[in-house]
Amino acid sequence: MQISKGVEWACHAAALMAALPNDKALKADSLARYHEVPAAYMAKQLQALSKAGLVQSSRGARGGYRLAKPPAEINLWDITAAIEGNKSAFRCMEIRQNGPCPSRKDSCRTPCAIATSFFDAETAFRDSLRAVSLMQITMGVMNIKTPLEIEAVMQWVSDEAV
Amino acid sequence: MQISKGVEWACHAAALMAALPNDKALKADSLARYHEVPAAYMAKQLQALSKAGLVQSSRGARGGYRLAKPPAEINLWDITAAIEGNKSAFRCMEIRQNGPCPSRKDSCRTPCAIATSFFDAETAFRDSLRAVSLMQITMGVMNIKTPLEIEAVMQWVSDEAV
DNA sequence: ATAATTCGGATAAAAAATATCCGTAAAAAG
DNA sequence: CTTTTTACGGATATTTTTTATCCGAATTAT
Repeated sequence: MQISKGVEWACHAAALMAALPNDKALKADSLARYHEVPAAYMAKQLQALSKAGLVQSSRGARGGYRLAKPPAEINLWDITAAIEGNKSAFRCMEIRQNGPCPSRKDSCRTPCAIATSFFDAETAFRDSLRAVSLMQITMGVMNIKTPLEIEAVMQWVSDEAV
Repeated sequence: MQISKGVEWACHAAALMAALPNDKALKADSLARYHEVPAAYMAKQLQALSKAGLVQSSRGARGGYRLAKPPAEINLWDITAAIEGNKSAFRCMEIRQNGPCPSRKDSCRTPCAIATSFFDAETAFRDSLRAVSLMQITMGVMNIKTPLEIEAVMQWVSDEAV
């Protein structure tokens, strides 16, 4: 049971895009270099964010990515679902219908107690992530940086943004 | 992000063991046949449950597995952790320390806001599973079965148990 | 036109999950 | 004491998923 690295990268990239001046964008390559992650794979994650409507892409010369909504309106579950899909982590194989004492098919229209409990747990997981906005993340990330470091980030962003 | 099938099988097997008469046991092969899952792999999961202290094994002729505690004292997170381990699903790569604007190492003693949020979500997930005991599961599973089906299960258990 | 950049699909490599096998230890039964 | 049965542990093979790269096509600014 593990969350793909793409989710972590997408979250950090989104947090960085939240610091962009209005109407500016960062290209995929810049976002990859900022965290030293593989450019081609980072690009894939950005495309997924774009398809999910979380970021807005523009092609061609001076193209790049920016957030499609205010940071307060994007949460961590949005990003996770965009990268990993929103299918359940628990895959019920309906093994209760197997073997010498199977449950009848028509009594299996609803998930069994085990599957239900796992689905409930996943709902709790998702709700917890939904409660955290990119705005909060950006503030949290900036919080551990010194004024000097923040200055450096802002400088880098304005250098790279197009 | 997916939960291994072994977790599902272990939960169902545990629910079945909860229906065992006192001091009786089921061998690994029986537990595998009951749900028609691969015997060798089911045996692996049972060994993991044993190592975690959730079931008690006995070797040799007439050996097998039984629960090590009352069903009310075993919960779904216990079983999940026994099979999958209790390492976090979110693996923080500390990419905030990479690139042109890294965070200083000494300000990274605590996880970043992103990692913290995912850890919190996992805690919610685990707590939700912890709230469900094997007792509840057994009752839920039995609940969808007809009296006739339950009779069949009891018969099968008393035939196979040693 | 040319250069820069995203998009989408194909593909390759690495890692994890799934599954099997076998030799050993332990316990019961003959 | 020997045989049979069963769990245990490690090694290994197979399949699936994750991670990563590449390339041609589309799009946009200069």
